[in-house]
Amino acid sequence: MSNTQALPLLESDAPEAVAPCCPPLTERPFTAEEAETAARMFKALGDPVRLRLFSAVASHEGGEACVCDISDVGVSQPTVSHHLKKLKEAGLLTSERRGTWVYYRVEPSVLTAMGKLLTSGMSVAGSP
Amino acid sequence: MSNTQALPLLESDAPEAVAPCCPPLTERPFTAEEAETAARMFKALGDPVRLRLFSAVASHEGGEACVCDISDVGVSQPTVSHHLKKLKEAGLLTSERRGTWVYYRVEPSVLTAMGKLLTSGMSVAGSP
DNA sequence: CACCTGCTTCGACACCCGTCAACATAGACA
DNA sequence: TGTCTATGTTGACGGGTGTCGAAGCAGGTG
Repeated sequence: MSNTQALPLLESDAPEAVAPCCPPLTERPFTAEEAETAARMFKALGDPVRLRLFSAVASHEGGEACVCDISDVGVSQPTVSHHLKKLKEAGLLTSERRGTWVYYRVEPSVLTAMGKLLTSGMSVAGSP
Repeated sequence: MSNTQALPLLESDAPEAVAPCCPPLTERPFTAEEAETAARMFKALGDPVRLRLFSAVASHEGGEACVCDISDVGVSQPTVSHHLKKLKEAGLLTSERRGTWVYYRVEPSVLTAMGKLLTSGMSVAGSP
């Protein structure tokens, strides 16, 4: 069944502290473990269909969207469901059923974590 | 450790020379074309070995590293070469042969573009 | 209650991808 | 020149992945 234990990279006990997933890419060579964790996220976004779905949810009003509203990405609906499941398993989305429709919502902390992973000290090189 | 402000990553070029990849993920639903472009990058980083190689190059002193210095990632050397080629094809790395050794170097603009792609205005959802 | 709609799961297919051993190439050095 | 080291390329294998049609659930509506 659908359990989907997600969030491989977030410690849910500290909602305020953003995912201590990994250091910035440019700071230190990743260890095997860090690479495995981070690659899982990148891999989830490494498909055009998933990227469109994720972007559609992330940019949707209120930060959430029902499947019926984002499933126009050029593939069949089972495939859409499959990709949404993948995104959920990667910890990037969460789903909730409300009545007839299922709503997906982005996990903001993960987005922040990935952003920090890439925005290394480059743009903020102000630390002597 | 040290130092390093060595990251000549961004300071040397105009901010406008950055790859015109895509808008932030949370700004607008990606078009098929944008998704294809961005997914290519994410996919390139969606492998643990490639992520370690990329991180090793990006964090190496001077922003570049020779293969002999980063090929300790647990796979055979042909595989390392294969992954480096993939990263090069994705536009994330550039290579240059100097004498006996081949040096790889990160493409700073791409890193910046990916960072901006994720560092959306996360003040987005959840405002009601 | 029956039916209908929205979404997920199942089974199957083709294709892509990561991996390695073996071979090929480029430059250095004697 | 020949040989040795450092990388890249080729070919092949096994497993993973995206895709679809059909079937299965869940919930609303008549």
